[in-house]
Amino acid sequence: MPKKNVSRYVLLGLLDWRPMSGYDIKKIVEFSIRDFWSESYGNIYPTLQKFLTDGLAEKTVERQEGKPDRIVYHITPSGRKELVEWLNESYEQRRIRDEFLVKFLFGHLLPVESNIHLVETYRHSLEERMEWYRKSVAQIKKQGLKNRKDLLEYLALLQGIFVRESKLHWCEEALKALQEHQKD
Amino acid sequence: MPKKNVSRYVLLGLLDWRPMSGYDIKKIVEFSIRDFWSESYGNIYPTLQKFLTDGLAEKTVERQEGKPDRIVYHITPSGRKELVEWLNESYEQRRIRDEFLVKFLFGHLLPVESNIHLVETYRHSLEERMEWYRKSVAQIKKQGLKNRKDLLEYLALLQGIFVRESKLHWCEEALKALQEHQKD
DNA sequence: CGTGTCATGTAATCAGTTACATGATTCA
DNA sequence: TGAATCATGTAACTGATTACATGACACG
Repeated sequence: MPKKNVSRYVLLGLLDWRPMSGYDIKKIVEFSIRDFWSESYGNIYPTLQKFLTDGLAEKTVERQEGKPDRIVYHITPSGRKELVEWLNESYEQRRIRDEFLVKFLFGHLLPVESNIHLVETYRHSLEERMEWYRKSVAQIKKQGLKNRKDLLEYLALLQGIFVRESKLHWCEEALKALQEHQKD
Repeated sequence: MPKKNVSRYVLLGLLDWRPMSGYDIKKIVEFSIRDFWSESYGNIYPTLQKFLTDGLAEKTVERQEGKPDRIVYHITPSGRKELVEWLNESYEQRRIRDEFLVKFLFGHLLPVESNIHLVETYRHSLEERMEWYRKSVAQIKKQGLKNRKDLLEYLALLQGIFVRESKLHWCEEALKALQEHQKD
């Protein structure tokens, strides 16, 4: 059976990219991978501390002028080993919870106008996020794909774009159908 | 701030469709809405019991021959009222966690062949699920969309199809790119 | 002078899964 | 005779968020 506590491996994976602080990790989760992963400070900081006692990471303290100290975590060989072991395991899709689709699905209890409004708000947030994707792709095209890590990062981004485009397409279809229903 | 414990409202929404047992609910979650919601017995049964004490649902016991009794829950007006209140609230996308994309993203630590295998397995599970979607759509086309509830259910299904199609398309692109990388 | 950013941390709490128990019937 | 389906339930656990605390600096 596959291991739980996937958070650990996400943090190890990010530390494998480059040494980071908990704050850095939070930023990456919020901006880059937020369409497929979420993580709170209350989970990040204790997990990083646990890496130290488990020997999966080491820390260095970076003093900064006018800013608080940064505690930067570096992955160790045994941290990388544990990450690779997890990557080789099979996985299960758990904890899938899309609040939008639930609200949409039970929307017959509200007036059609509310359903339409819900979809329009959803479409708006998808479009906003697409803007970020476009910028990221432009930046990657400038830098080029130097190695497999870059390629995988780019492809993960590409899935985000594909999925968002299909959801935007769905919004159009759904709005058409709901407006049609409104007329009758 | 939006309410947590969305499970409650999913169960209320399902009971609004028709009276159901905990077992029925689990089946619907496993087969119909599993692409955007998951729920365990350990959460379903206590939640249903709480509905009774909160007056959001009432139960009837159905005796069956050769099978255990079924405890069927019926939503009450105040249950429907609480559901509508929740539907009118704004929502936040929380707890987004796609284990596949994490394994894919950090795959540079494994040989390219492993990355390709991961995507192929993923593609296979997507295709399997598409089969279920095709059957469901065929059934709906036979029955027709009688009301808005049916329409919303159909549209929710449609998003599942759109998203899965875009992910399948992505698989092709990803496999192409990885095979290209393999050659170099 | 208030808000936002940088930066780390913990205690309390909750949400939700897992593992277990029970037990009859049906099917291969 | 063993597995699968039907059906309900609970206790133990854990995973993860929320809310709080601290404090300096930059910006308008």
